[in-house]
Amino acid sequence: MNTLAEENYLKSIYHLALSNENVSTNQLAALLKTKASSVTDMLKKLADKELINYTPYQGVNLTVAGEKIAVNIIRKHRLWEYFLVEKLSFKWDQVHDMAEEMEHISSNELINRLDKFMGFPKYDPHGDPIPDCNGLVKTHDLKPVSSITPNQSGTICGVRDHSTLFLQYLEKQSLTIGKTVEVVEIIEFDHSMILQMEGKRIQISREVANNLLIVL
Amino acid sequence: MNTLAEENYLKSIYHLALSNENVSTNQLAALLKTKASSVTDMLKKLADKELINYTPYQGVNLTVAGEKIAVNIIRKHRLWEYFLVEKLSFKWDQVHDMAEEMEHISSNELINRLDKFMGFPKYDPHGDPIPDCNGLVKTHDLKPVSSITPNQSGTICGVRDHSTLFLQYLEKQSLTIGKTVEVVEIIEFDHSMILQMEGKRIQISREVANNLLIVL
DNA sequence: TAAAAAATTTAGACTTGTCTAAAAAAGATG
DNA sequence: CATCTTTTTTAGACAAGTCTAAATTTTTTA
Ligand SMILES: [Mn+2]
Ligand SMILES: [Mn+2]
Ligand SMILES: [Mn+2]
Ligand SMILES: [Mn+2]
Repeated sequence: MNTLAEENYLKSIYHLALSNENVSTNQLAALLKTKASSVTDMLKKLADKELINYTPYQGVNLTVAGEKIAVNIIRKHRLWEYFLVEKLSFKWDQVHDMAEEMEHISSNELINRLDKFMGFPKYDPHGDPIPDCNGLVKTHDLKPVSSITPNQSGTICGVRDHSTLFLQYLEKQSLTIGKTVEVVEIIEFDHSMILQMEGKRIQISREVANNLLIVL
Repeated sequence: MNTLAEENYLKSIYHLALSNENVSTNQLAALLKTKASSVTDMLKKLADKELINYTPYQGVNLTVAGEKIAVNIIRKHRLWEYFLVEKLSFKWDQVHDMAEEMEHISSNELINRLDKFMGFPKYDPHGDPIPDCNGLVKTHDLKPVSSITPNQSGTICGVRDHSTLFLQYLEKQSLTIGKTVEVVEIIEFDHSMILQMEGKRIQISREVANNLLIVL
């Protein structure tokens, strides 16, 4: 169907389009760790295949066909991550790179059976929604911990930063998916926050608070 | 580490080397569905990497390093086939092509955990032995049904032909792994055989008998 | 709004893996 | 052993995906 490189470009365009209407060449180059000139070449190919709308110098967005492919790759990525954590006992900070390879296994029959085997999970180990077999994504509305005020509380449901370093830090602090935290105090000087969780107090920096997502 | 193409060449050399001391360019071209000239090019690369011993015009064989890689690919192939059949309920004739993709997932930690998750299976759905995590392969000594004589019996433990068509035929006749069959009669004219299995009689052609493997 | 800066595209090259056609080597045959 | 056939390698080309350097377009800034 599509090459591995094409799939990775479509996926990256999809992710970037969540925060930008049109995705720029340089944004893609940064995310894909490649050069802008390589991106331009690929954008022409994807436009020829009618998977993206591309106007030179104006950035790109996905066509319906392109979005469908992107969402399917993301579905596979997240289902494999769920499998690795729930069935093979990996930690949430260990699974991303493996899933980057596994998301390109082509069979949809396989992924649908895997989905069923695991009981149709709704969220991956990082709290990201798993698109269903029709490509529907439930985007729940998450806020960073940094956006709430003292005495408010919320349940941890996701992360903005998916890096190993951040996930390991959260794990160590027991700041994991499903935990409920309450803001006790915000330090004015550096905007760090003191949280109450399961009877304990944890202090987190502003940067951590920006990258930890909750629902109220 | 190695590219997908390199891995496929090494795997093919390994498979062919089971019946030939030295593997020829044309044998590889046929198995890999490519041209002899492409094979020659790749053999030079693999020889440069010291994964094969290659003397022009004399065919190739794997070095210890090359065999290690080949066996690991085969281990992954067979474990994923086992997973697809035992956990995702695929039929034995449906899993080969998916495993051809999955065998290239690189993580050994992943495959070792998958192995454990499934209880360290010894044989794949087609009866082929699964190499252990140290690369040891238990090659049991199988004979084709065609090699036994009336009144002898054996247990089906493998197939020589792995094609979908053959596997589906066997499935339909209930000639599956683990079944015990006894030779009742051999038709002199075409060497077809009449087998007794679970109280029923089944007639199979010489070609089927050649490709169905048993232990006595 | 003209020059400077940044972003993007184009030009040309390189790698991997493939192909066809031609040359060379090995093996078979009389 | 000379020739014919088969196998294998070489030569040259191509597609995909990437790169660097240069040109072009857009955006910012003075
Ligand atoms: Mn991930
Ligand atoms: Mn994830
Ligand atoms: Mn197989
Ligand atoms: Mn098999």
